[in-house]
Amino acid sequence: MKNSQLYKGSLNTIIMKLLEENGRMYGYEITQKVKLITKGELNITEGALYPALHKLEADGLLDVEVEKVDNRMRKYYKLTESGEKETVNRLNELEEFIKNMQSLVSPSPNPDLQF
Amino acid sequence: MKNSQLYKGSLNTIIMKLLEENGRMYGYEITQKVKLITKGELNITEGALYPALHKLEADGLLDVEVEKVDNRMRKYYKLTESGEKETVNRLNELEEFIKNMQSLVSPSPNPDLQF
DNA sequence: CAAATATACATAATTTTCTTATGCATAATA
DNA sequence: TATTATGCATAAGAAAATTATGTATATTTG
Repeated sequence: MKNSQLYKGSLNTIIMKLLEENGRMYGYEITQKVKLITKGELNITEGALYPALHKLEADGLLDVEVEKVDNRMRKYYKLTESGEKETVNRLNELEEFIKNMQSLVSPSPNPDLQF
Repeated sequence: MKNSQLYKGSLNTIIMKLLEENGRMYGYEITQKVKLITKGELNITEGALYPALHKLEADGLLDVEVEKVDNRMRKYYKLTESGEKETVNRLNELEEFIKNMQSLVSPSPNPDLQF
């Protein structure tokens, strides 16, 4: 979804967090929201997004409702109960991940270097 | 390298940062260092590490020196000049990535919810 | 008014990255 | 002496993304 590979693996967490926050969203809306929040830095591609949404739905984490708005189809997704619980886990994992990455890149001074 | 897929895509950055910091390291040493820094949370598998090191070397970002210590082989890696430059880029990308993820998961309060 | 852009979904082929499993070899520990 | 630790390596497969298409309607722009 981006030239920097760092975002690999974070798409599901992003989707679930946005749905937790906004109640229900449709695919295109998610891409635009992410673009907005990241100031254009993260552009989720359709090839990544739609398969991800389908998988989350297949896994029972999302429910879908199809609606026609302005003569165009929209598939609104929202978290299931199971999805809400899982979102909590994913966000905790993300927090741990960020902490770990920060430990790795901004390490506390190395005792080995003291003499 | 971990059950949480969030780490996908971050291995190269981790390797390069550790090498920037420590001058030179060998593969096994990297796995142990990461385990230590992340308090056991992140265990880099050999199946991920060694191919990654080989690719970084092939891309001209790392140099390798083979040594025998205690009758066991060690392959010490260090950043090339090009690798040092690239490390700066990767670390900037990581910083941006973390900021973006934090924006996504700890958003400023949603005006829509105010009434 | 025609062409381009935006909105909205979908999937198939390929690539990248990682997991899992395996293999070889030496040293240290239980 | 068997297991664990140290140290490297690769192959098969899975997971997640990129890239490239495809369909369709609405809106904007030249």
